[in-house]
Amino acid sequence: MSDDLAQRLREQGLRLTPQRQLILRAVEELRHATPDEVLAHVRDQVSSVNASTVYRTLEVLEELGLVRHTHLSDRAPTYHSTDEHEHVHVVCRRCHAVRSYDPGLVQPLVAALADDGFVVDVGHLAIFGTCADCSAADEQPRPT
Amino acid sequence: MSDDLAQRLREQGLRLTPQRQLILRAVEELRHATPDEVLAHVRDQVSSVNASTVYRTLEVLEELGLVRHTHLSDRAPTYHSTDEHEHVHVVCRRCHAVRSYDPGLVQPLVAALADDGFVVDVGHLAIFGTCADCSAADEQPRPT
DNA sequence: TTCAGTGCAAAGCGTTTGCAGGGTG
DNA sequence: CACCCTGCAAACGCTTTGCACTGAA
Repeated sequence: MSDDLAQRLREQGLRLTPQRQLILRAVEELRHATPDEVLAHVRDQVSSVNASTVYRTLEVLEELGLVRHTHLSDRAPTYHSTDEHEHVHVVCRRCHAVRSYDPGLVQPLVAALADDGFVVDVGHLAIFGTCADCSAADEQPRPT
Repeated sequence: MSDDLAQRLREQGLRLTPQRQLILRAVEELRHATPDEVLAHVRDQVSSVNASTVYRTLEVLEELGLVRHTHLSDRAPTYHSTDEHEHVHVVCRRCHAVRSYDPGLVQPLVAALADDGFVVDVGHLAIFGTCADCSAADEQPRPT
């Protein structure tokens, strides 16, 4: 967690700043947050943190392997901490509900592609479709 | 195909225009094209087609079920005709190569989620990772 | 003749970049 | 005290929207 941060930054000759600590913490607390949401959360604690800092920091944190991002909508990506167990995102396009599944869900897929030498990035995977409630409620799925 | 277009438009009280025909044809010919690429392709044949028309038309075509879109990068989406067999996209984040796989690849996944009543949108699925060549060439994948 | 569809221009959203000043190591 | 990091503001890429005109049915 945050101790990792100081250490991993140092390994890369990068610096530990309050912003970087706050942004990492925000991602950990919010679970699945867009850069905008991260910014808002950080600003609740310290005003005058800039959006560009959030973008730059999320990029650094992702390079350090401390956070990951996925695309759960056609809009902004969502970031989550790598502290959580790796998981696969399943998204209902109708009600926008997001469920997390164990990576075992896609194990057959991962194995099949491994035969071709392809390494699947499971944490990035987002599976879209229509959930039970929504397919019951209505018959015609609409595009995202 | 294009005959479908006239018919499906009529069913919805919508109109058949040269732009709509050209845009659908462009998507069919280009296989996997961004709105921008579709625009460029259409303009090769008829000048003064507007970007907003392309966006509006792709939306209509998708509602009619004639085209589909996927996200093969963090940038613009790509559209393809539903004439082609449904396929799953596998994308190497390193070299950006895109391979299409038979939906059978994800059949176990689809079946597992079907148990929960979730209907997977297979055509929208994009699986990211590192291809054989790239994982051989280098050891540290970078985020998209 | 009606009203869906278009082009145009402007605005929108999310993100990136150049720069000068500030703070970490 | 070097140089990484930040805030600010402007620019960027992609997409959406308002409006008046055009043209399909």
